[in-house]
Amino acid sequence: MTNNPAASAGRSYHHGDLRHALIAEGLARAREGGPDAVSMREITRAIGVSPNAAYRHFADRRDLIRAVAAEAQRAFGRAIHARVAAAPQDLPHAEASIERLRRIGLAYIDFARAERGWFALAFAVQDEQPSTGIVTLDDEVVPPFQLLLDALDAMTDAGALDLDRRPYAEWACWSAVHGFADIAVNGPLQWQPEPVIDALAAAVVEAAITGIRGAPA
Amino acid sequence: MTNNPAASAGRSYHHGDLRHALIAEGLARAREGGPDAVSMREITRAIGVSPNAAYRHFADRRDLIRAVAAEAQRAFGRAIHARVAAAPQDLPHAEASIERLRRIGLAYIDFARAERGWFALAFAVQDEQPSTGIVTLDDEVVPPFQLLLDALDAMTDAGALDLDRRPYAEWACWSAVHGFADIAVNGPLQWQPEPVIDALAAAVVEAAITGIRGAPA
DNA sequence: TGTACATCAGTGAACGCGCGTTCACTGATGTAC
DNA sequence: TGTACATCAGTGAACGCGCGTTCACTGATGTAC
Repeated sequence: MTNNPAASAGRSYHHGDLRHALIAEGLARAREGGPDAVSMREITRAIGVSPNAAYRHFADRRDLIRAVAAEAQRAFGRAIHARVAAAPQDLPHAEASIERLRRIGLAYIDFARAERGWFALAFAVQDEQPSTGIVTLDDEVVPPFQLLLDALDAMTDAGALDLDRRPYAEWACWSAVHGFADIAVNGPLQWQPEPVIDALAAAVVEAAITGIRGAPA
Repeated sequence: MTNNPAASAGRSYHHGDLRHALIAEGLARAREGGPDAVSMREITRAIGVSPNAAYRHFADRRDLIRAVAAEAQRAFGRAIHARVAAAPQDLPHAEASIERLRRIGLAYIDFARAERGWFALAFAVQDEQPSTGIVTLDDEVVPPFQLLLDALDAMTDAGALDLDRRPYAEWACWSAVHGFADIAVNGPLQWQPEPVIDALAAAVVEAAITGIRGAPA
């Protein structure tokens, strides 16, 4: 993470790339402990810099957390995107669009399970009140959510989702996978063996798909 | 809350009913601030007792929180139960069983919205690892979840849910309403006007019902 | 090419806070005789 | 009915912790002439 020339040129008074180092260390802490683990003192201590040095680069803790969360959200988006991109290419249009939705759902759940801390951080920070004007549902859309919207639109285009069932479908889908993720990570399912959770996840995603389409898959 | 004779007999050295007072004050704090707001010092300060007095009645903070959470869960269960009990009596069997499920879902979401702190506490504390033996999915079932299980069983009995679709249905239902609750309370929907959230909640619950039954309602 | 100097990015020490928890204690209660 | 005394349920003070943030500072950097 410290691939900056000044930094690799040995320990100097000036760190050289402290801003990025702070975010990287914050990401490492958040990965294990979620938002609460992102603390100014812990992070600066880990980097080997005085606590107040961070204030050269971030206004306050909240500011640093936002930057770290943005990075976690990016990782989240990449994980989902990769799973979608790995879908088989030879499916008929309608099937393919459904398969992409399925993959988004499963990838959402699996990311939450594999990266509990980042998942918590990504969700915790997305919801800061937009500072300007009236809020519409489409404001400030976070990458994973945008993938979902696109997938649903593709389904209607491919004839896999009736136009009159399209409204609100994103909320039904997101609710199902997000709720399952929370239950699997922080709720009673966390003590269950992985394969059990896998099976339940698959069932929940199928039910969500059926729920928005209005007929069994 | 201090209906104990010794307590109402005026301020004495002995409080008289400190255990219940601590839980009641904890409930009041948690209602606004969730689990984090349940602090030994804040609660004892509010009651007007020294901080360590609480240790006469609870082993530590965790112990007190558990007691408060149990109370919050009870309130949660009552809210859902009341909504189910208020269902119209004149529906045909199958319709009635579906209506009960619908009411459980909507009540779950509305409780989360109306009592954010209690909802967070109830969910946060339910998931302590059961200390004894092997865990099965039906261990230590929390009241609201039991209501859900019963409603689904009633649906299969009434012919509103095929037997082969019954397995896992509880997880699909719970995931959908829990996820929506989290999104509505802590996620981007928290900035939306109430009626918008109401409409989305209704749509999400219908989709969940359709999802488990496998056909449009 | 060499030097003066403004700017930048760090340091070290401290402030004030609130927390959970433990210690040795004391005032109130109620029971046995 | 009265008194001794064990038990119970509080008190007051303190420990040690970690946190976010601010202050006045200094060493390093790079630019202008």
